[in-house]
Amino acid sequence: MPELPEITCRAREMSQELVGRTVTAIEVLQPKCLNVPPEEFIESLTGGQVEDVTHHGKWIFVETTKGYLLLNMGMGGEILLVTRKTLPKKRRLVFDLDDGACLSINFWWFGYAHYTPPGAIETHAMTARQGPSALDVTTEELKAMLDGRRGRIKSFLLDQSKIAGIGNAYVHDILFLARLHPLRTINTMSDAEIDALAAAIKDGLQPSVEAGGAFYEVNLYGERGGFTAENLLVGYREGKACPVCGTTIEKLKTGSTASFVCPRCQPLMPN
DNA sequence: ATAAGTGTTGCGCA
DNA sequence: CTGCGCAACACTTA
Repeated sequence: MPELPEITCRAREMSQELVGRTVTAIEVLQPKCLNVPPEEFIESLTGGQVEDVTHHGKWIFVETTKGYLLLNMGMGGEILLVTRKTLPKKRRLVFDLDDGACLSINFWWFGYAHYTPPGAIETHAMTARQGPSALDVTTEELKAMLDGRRGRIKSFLLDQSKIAGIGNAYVHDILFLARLHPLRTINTMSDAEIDALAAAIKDGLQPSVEAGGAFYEVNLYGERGGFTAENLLVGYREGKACPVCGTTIEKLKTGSTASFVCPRCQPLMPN
């Protein structure tokens, strides 16, 4: 689950490595992940020189002289800087570069590699729909976005059109830091709780960004991220003690996803 | 060994 | 429009 921390790190690494290099050939092993026919994808991007690599939410934007390569890693995968001799077996796309290196991309479920012509980035519906990137959201913006809304706070945080970048791995600790239950309805939240949530979004994501992303994902060189399972507060720690009060952490079904909460720190309704 | 569970996203429905 | 549940079908763990 590449979420904002992993995507931020990958984009930074790709920017350092790829800017100035030219794509000399492209191999598509899984056309399903493209938004255009494979021939068009290959012809459009081959010969392009990478000018910049940026990110927004869970999307990576590779800007080349021939247009954009837009990547969404779905539920996990690898972007590896390798050579033809060290290509991994599992790969869906390979970009050959002018110095003999290759960018090998794999995702194991639901990933996307989309093409958009130069200057037409706003025509790409899936990225155009994204809300502000999670680390850029201010308390005032969050208040405005939550005003009048009726659903559950966890669903809101996972909705990329509201805030981009939070997924079901980091949301557990964000809610814990804000002392909010995942099923808490938005219209019962106080201003103080929204303030706490705004801070928790940053506090829940920033440490992993600084550590190079989560341990279950690897960087361009195949190295695991430094944000480990021990760095999680309540996420995936059912049966263990809450780091604040010692109460046993519980795993809940919340809609179609699981949630991890401290039942004492995150009561469904405030006292 | 068979099956359930899983990090994402878009879509259809009430 | 909004919130919610499900399906897309790869791979790991029970």
